[in-house]
This record gives sequence, structure tokens and C-alpha cells, in this order.
Amino acid sequence: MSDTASTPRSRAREQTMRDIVRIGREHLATDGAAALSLRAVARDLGVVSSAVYRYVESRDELLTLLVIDGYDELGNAVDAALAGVDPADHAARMMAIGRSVRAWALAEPATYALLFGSPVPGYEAPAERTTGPGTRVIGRLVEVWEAAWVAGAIDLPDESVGPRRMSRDLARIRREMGITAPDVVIARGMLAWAGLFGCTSFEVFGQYGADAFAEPKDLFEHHLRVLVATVGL
Amino acid sequence: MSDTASTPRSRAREQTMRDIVRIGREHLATDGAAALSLRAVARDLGVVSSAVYRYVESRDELLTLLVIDGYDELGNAVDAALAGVDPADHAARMMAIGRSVRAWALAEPATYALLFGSPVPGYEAPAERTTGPGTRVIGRLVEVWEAAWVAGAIDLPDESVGPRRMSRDLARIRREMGITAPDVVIARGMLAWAGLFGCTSFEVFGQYGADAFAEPKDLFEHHLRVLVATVGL
DNA sequence: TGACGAAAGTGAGCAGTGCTCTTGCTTTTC
DNA sequence: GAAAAGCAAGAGCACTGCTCACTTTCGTCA
Repeated sequence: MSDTASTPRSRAREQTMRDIVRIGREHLATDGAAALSLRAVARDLGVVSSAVYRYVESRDELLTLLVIDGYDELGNAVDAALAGVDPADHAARMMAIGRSVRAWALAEPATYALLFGSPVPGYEAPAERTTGPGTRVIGRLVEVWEAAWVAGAIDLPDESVGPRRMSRDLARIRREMGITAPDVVIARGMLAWAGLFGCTSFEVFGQYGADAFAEPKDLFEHHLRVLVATVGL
Repeated sequence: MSDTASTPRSRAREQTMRDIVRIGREHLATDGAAALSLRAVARDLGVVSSAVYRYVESRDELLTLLVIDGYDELGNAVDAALAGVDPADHAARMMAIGRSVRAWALAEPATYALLFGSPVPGYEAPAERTTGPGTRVIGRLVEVWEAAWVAGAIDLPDESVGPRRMSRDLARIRREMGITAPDVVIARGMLAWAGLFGCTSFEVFGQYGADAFAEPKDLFEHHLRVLVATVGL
């Protein structure tokens, strides 16, 4: 691709791109998404503001780069956490995913907010560039659930989860993701997914109240255990 | 208080305040929180920008007014939904709360994002003015759980939910809220609360994917049922 | 009734923002 | 070595939050 060209100019260009993303991440962490300013990035880069537009089309484009960067980092954190867990211990794997999501969110609250908080007004992440890295976490979760289902480790009542039109949607999802787990596993898995991010968001965004808990991790661990049970593990 | 004074001038002032909040809400709905501009509000109000500062201290102050307004509206929506439900049918009451939260969030996504999404950068809602209206929904939920507990309608294992320090925190919460339900009810209730907002946020913020479900309400209903079961109802 | 004083509204101005465009300069390529 | 492409600069436009000196309006009280 472009990095094989490696002319001096293209190498300088890529270095500048990396610098821009790096400085953008710093500003994101310190000032938040809406305060992200291309002019400020340009100042830190030691360059006049208009020069940045040679590299980044717009402020929204920079946000998109940071979104992709954030999804990648979160995905790497989850993968790293999974590396040390027995592939056959499905509950432990789901717990590891949950813990690593929470830990990463607390470590990078601004980036977490950019990915999972309210959308930045007037900005919409271009799906074709963000859905790939954006689905890594749920992808890993689905892998765990599917493996557990195949291994017969999921204990759930074989209940109907909704009207037929919903089963059709779930069947399509099953087909697209190439899994075999039944409706109830997928539906409850999505609840666990939303619950995981609900708990994480409440903690990161301070919805529980300033210091209601001396050790919020205790509460999260309990919630995570219940969520694991919710999917029948 | 001040509305009893009712001098002509104070009445005009209050009307202007209402207009500012109304226009602010309109802009919030159409453009989002970060795009909320005092100058634009002033234009719609038919007044020069600096005049608005006679009524509102700053842009953040306006955001605070909108936050309070939003919490009030959500609280009213929940109360209205509860009005028609049998007080003894605890599960139905919890379902009603959940449905009304979701419905209001879908009807007012921008306000919902302001309340429960990522915090607006550089802005922090002053707790002393927002915690009151901000706790109405969780307050109603706690009422339902407590009533169900007292009525013996909650079926949960009497399990330990975490280390002793967590029980201390839960005991403090129990005391402050004047309830009697045990740790597991409170802890699982908080999970249900976070789960409710996790599901709602995923739907409002489009995390499920553009149109993965023909009728997202089906999925939400299923999730709500599971959440109700999570608290033992 | 008329004068006074407080409140409301004005407009200029500062510092910041995103973004565009022209103008020079440097590097790559032919 | 000349042409083409890439890069940085700086001016400029329209917008933002917010302040301040100023004028107008209006309620109250003598």
C-alpha cells in the first residue's frame, strides 16, 4: 500500500499523521471531544492551522481517526485480557472481557465517551470506516457465547423471546455472524452487552453519585457475575 | 417565592426566562448540546446577544437549566406512566417505568443525551441544583422494589453480593433512602437501572447498528422482562 | 404627576473557533 | 534541468462566549 512506497516525503507524511492523532488524543483526554480544536492541534504541532488541513480533511475527520484509534485500543485491551484465560472457561472469558472494558474505560474516559457516549453533535462516524474496529468487542463476546453454546455450557430456558418478526431479525444476525446459538442466547447476549456498557457508562460518567461506593469495582464484579448468569453461563 | 412577588417586571422576567429555556430546548433538539449557542438563542429571542446574559449567567448555566428541565420532563413522563398501573403489581410498575424511560428517550434524544450521555466537555452540572430532579426515576424504581420486598414479592437468593466494605456502602444507601430491602435487592436493582439505561442508550445512540431490528421495541420488551426477573420480580 | 433609580437592551470589542483561498517554497518525478 | 505535485504560510470570513460602557425603558415613591 502507501507505506511500502516509503519515499522520504510519504514517510514524513505518515509521521505527521501519527503526530496529529497523538496530539489529538492528548487534547481529547485533557479537554474532551467537543473542545477538540484543529487550531490547538496545529499549535502543538508547531505549524499554522491551515497546514493541518493538508493531512486531515476537517475536524470531523480527526474525530473519525480518534474513533478508529479508540476502538482499536479497546479491542487490543480486550484481546490482551483474553490471552491469559482458558478458552474452555467461558464464564471466565466473559468476565475478562467485561473487566477489561471497564478498566480501559476508566483509564481513557474521554475516548470512551467519544465511542459510547452521546454522539458529538453534527458529527456522525462514517460507518464504512468505523464498523470494522467498532465491532471487535461484541465480536469477541459473541465468540465466547457461541463457543459456550456449542460446548453445551449454556443453561437457558428455551423460551420465545418475542414476536416472529423479531425471530426473523435474529435469524439474519445468526446468518451474518455465522453462529448457531438460538434466539434466547443472542437476545440475552445483547442485553448483557448493553448492561456491561450501561454499568461502565454509569461509573465513568458518574451517574452513581460522586462517591457512593468506596470500591466501585466490588459493585461491578457483582453486576458482571449477574450478567454472566443472564446469558446462562 | 419569587413568583409570588408578581410585579410586572418580575413577571416579564419569568416569561423571558421561559422563552429562553424553550428556545434552548428547540436548539438542543435540532442541533445538539455542543452546538447550543447563546447567540443563536438571542437571535431567536429577537434580542442582541449580550442581553441574554441579563438572564443567564453563561452558556453552562443555560445547559444546567436544560438539564433540570429534562430531568423534570422525564420524571413527569415516568409518573404519568405509573399513574395507570396497579400499585400492587410491582412487575408491571417496573415495566411501565422502563417503557416510559425508553419512549421519552426516543422522543427527546438530544435531551436524553444531555442527561445520560457523555458529559459536555468543560461543563459539569452543579450537583446541588440537579441531583434533586435527577434522582426521580431511580427514586421511583427504588419505591417499586421496596414495596415489592415488603410485600414479599421478590424472589432472590439471599446471597452475599461482595466484600464487607460493599455491604457498608449498601447499608448507608439503605439508611439514606429509608428502605429495608437487603443488599442483593439494592445491588441487582442498580444493575437493572444501569441495564435499562444501557439498552436505551444503545438504541438512542444507534449502537445496535442502523436497522438491525425492524421493531426495536420487541427487543427492548424482552430485555425489560429479563431485567425485571433480575431483581427477583 | 414627575423625578429617580434599577433593570433591560445596545453595540463595540476581545479572543477564540472551523475552514477557504492565494501565495510562495520544496520535493519529487519526468 | 524543467514541470508537476506536495507543503506551509498567512490573510480572511463567519461564527462562538463573554465583557463593558452606554442608552433606553419602566416601575416606584415622594
